[in-house]
Amino acid sequence: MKPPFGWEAIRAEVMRRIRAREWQPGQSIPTEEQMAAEFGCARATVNRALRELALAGVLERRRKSGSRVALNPVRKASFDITVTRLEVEGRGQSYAFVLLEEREQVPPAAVLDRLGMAGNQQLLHLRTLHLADAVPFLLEDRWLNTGVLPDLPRDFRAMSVNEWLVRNMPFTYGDIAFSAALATPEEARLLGLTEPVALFVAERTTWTGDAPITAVRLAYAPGYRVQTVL
Amino acid sequence: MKPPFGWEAIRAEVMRRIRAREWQPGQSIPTEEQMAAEFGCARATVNRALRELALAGVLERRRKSGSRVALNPVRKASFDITVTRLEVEGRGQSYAFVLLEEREQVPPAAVLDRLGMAGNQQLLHLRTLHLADAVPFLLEDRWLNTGVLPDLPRDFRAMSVNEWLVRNMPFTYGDIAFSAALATPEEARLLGLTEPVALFVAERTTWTGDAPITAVRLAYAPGYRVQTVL
DNA sequence: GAGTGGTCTAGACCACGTT
DNA sequence: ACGTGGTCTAGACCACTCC
Repeated sequence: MKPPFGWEAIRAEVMRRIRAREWQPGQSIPTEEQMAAEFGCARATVNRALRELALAGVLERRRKSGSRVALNPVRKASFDITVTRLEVEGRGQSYAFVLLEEREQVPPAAVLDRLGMAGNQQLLHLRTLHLADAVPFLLEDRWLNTGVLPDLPRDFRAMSVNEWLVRNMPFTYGDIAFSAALATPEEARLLGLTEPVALFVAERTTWTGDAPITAVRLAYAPGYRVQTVL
Repeated sequence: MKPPFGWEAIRAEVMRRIRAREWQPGQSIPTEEQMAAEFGCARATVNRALRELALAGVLERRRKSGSRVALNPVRKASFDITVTRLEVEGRGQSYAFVLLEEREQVPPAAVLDRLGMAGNQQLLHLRTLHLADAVPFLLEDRWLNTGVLPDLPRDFRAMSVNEWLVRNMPFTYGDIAFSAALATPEEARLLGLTEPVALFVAERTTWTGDAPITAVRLAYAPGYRVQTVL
């Protein structure tokens, strides 16, 4: 027989009580044992439910003190990051890309700094325009640390750098930042826009754990939004 | 004796094998039972480790077929959303805000649409300028469905709307979207900037589950970034 | 020292999806 | 039908933290 209170049901019930203000922000809630007794299930089941709520920022839990409803809730917004081709195709649009530039270069100091590298090193500089239904969608400006990459393809016209990396250097460490910036005259031209125009910008930097791999700046055409539920 | 392979150690070991390409994208990995035997632990411990990796988008798991390394990884980027005061103070800056406008108004159709409300309803329109170290930081434009809110404070000069809501309507459902926009002349003036200027914009809409509560647009002064590790 | 959450175990049954 | 992950149980020990 299916237990009437699985961990998801318990999580939902706890959320209900919090939203109904039966348990108010800052207030203690019963211990796992008490709730297990109330719901007629094992403590591990209650633990699973409360652990997920703590992870979501709804509860604060400490040994000995017990669990409280968060007083200053820190909600977590989670966004999916995937390769550009799938993002475009996921909207039902056709995907294409154009390699604008590919050359060895000494990057600006800001890029070296983001990668934590010393000066005067040459990196592979790739600039790519991504298209959705043949309309400019995203301008990619990437620096690649070729020293740590095995078997680089002869050129990146067949498969985008983006996809080559996720296939060949999977699950690297990294960080990502979102911001807004005015398009430079060249960016506006490449995206087919007239200035002034505001671009949504995502910057990613990735490492293998010891060596830096790549720093990339993605400038999205106007209208782009990243969205999620809370 | 502490088990040499707790679930975190197993998660780390699986990640190591994936990054070392011992287990390549698209490839099957052993079943939970096999790994439990290999690591000398209970299946539940392996399950915990693999479940977290599936949640992070690293593994794809299906009953009967088993677990595979994701071929087209969808990494999850998670950002913390908190009240503006804590965000500013968390940077070591002093926080203040100015209530610019507070009046009952019929909102534009776009706002009613986001809230899923029918036309011609009056909502409370609040515009607030948030300051960090006395410098304009964020321009907030909010519409509040006063009909569902109990005990509204007399005015929002003492406590920001933001904080009043998290205390009194905790853990509502909602969505959030990030985008970029050119500042309007008025926005530029209020933020003390000269046009043209690109603003980072966050839009949130929240419900109690049945009734809409608020729709808010947050326009951040240049330099603002949301950042996280992957 | 004592109370609470964090984790692990060994076993069980079920849900799902492939065959 | 069968194999695999998803969940639950009852119990145990430990880690942390407050007293």
